[in-house]
Amino acid sequence: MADDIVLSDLQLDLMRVLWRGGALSVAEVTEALADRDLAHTTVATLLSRLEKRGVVEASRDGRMLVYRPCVTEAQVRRTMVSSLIAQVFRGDPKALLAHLVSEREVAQGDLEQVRALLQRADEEGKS
Amino acid sequence: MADDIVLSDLQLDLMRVLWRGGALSVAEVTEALADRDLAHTTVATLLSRLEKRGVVEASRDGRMLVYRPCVTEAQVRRTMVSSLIAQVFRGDPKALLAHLVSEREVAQGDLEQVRALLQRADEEGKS
DNA sequence: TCTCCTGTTCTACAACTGTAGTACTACACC
DNA sequence: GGTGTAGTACTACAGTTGTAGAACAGGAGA
Repeated sequence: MADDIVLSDLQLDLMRVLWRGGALSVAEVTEALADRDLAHTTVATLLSRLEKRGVVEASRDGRMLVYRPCVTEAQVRRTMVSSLIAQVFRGDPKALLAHLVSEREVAQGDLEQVRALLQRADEEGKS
Repeated sequence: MADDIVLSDLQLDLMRVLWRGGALSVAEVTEALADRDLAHTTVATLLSRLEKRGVVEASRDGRMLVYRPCVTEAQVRRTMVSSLIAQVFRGDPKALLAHLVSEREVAQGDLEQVRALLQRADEEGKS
């Protein structure tokens, strides 16, 4: 369930609140998104739509609904990045990498840094 | 005009046809997207919507409309990648890079390769 | 000049998203 | 037991996207 996890900006904001908070009531989510200035009912609608899509799950605490994420942030990142790569870079992740570099979004030093991190992680994995 | 150039999958397909073809009639675009099996009028609608957004521009050849892209593929790539980075990686391009590496979407060797390319480009730029 | 063909323009509709009001329900307090 | 309050559920509406039919217009051939 829920493998089309491409979320809109607002939906991601909701999810981030849940990822941070674990299991939250509608009121708590609304509170956490105070800067968005959304009506309580708006947040309730959004959450129930996400539930219908299987991205979050709801349970009851008395008459209150408590929502909990069903997908991890990493999972969503993965599908969203994959979807961008498929759409814009003909499915070639290296093309995205090349784009990042050629657009100077990441600098030479960043590459070194990531390479080092990766190497260290590999070595730790081995031992 | 048109700085919110985040395009849907289908819209990107349309644009790719125009980027390849330069200036094409509705019929030619429909033809090029034969695998999508869209009605002629569907393609016409899509193109006129893109025109309204300022992403393409139309001119007439007799009674025929000819569409030409107003934005480059690189421009669209840029805004779409930036928008993903903003949404999913809190605006930090390095986080996307790290994601690509940690998800093994790109391998160690790819990094080296890109690094080498970048270095060569830099050196050529200097001389 | 009349008609047919081709291509455009207009209109429509379903699904999804952002947004929120109204109606309903259940608990707590008096 | 009645009433207020808080929270959910339902309904609604505008904008975008995917999709396409119907209506219309202009050029070509009879």
